[in-house]
Amino acid sequence: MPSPARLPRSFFSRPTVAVARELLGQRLVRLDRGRRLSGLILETEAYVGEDDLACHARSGRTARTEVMYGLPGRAYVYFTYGLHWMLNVVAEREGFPAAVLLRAIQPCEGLDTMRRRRGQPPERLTDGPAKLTQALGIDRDFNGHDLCAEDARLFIEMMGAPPGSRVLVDRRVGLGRTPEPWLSKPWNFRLLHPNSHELSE
DNA sequence: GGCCCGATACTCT
DNA sequence: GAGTATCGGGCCC
Repeated sequence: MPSPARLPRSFFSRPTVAVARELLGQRLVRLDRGRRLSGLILETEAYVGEDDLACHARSGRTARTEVMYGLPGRAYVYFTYGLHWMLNVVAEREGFPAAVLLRAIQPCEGLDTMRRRRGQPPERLTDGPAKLTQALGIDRDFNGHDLCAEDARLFIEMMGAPPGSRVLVDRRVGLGRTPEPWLSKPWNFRLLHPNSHELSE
């Protein structure tokens, strides 16, 4: 059985909000010593340019934000709260800083490895942005990693959303004291399965 | 189920 | 020196 096509760079070199929306249902794959760890992308968030006061690039080009100004389709991995790594994929054209934060996936392959790293029941393995990086073993080493490279250890496979699934659009999470209108931009996207019993919000 | 809080270190002011 | 795109444990319903 041939594996699905990987998302090409042209997918990422488009408006960030469209990229975030269309990443839902695609499969994030991490090659870990020859083994596949993967999951369907369930939640994403768009961070768009220097004007977006929730985006790290709000204070311009720095050592940290440099990757966001670079080639689309590369990973922007940053450290926060003194403990956690966050995985983003760079979007838009080179020179325009933008990225999509991956906030949740549904574990698909490599459950045993993920459980060993996380020590949690399956439904808790990857349902948060720092949980999924922990489960997949993603840290600073992946900052700048090219998801579109031939020999990528991290990439996204084209799946197409499951039939009957719906997309929930909401404001972004955890922005604290970010001023309007950025605080309320509807740039968080969640995939709801046909038979999911999601009741929150 | 929910709320509160502490951990922890990196980035920019 | 302050703030942070979070998590998990402890506590109280």
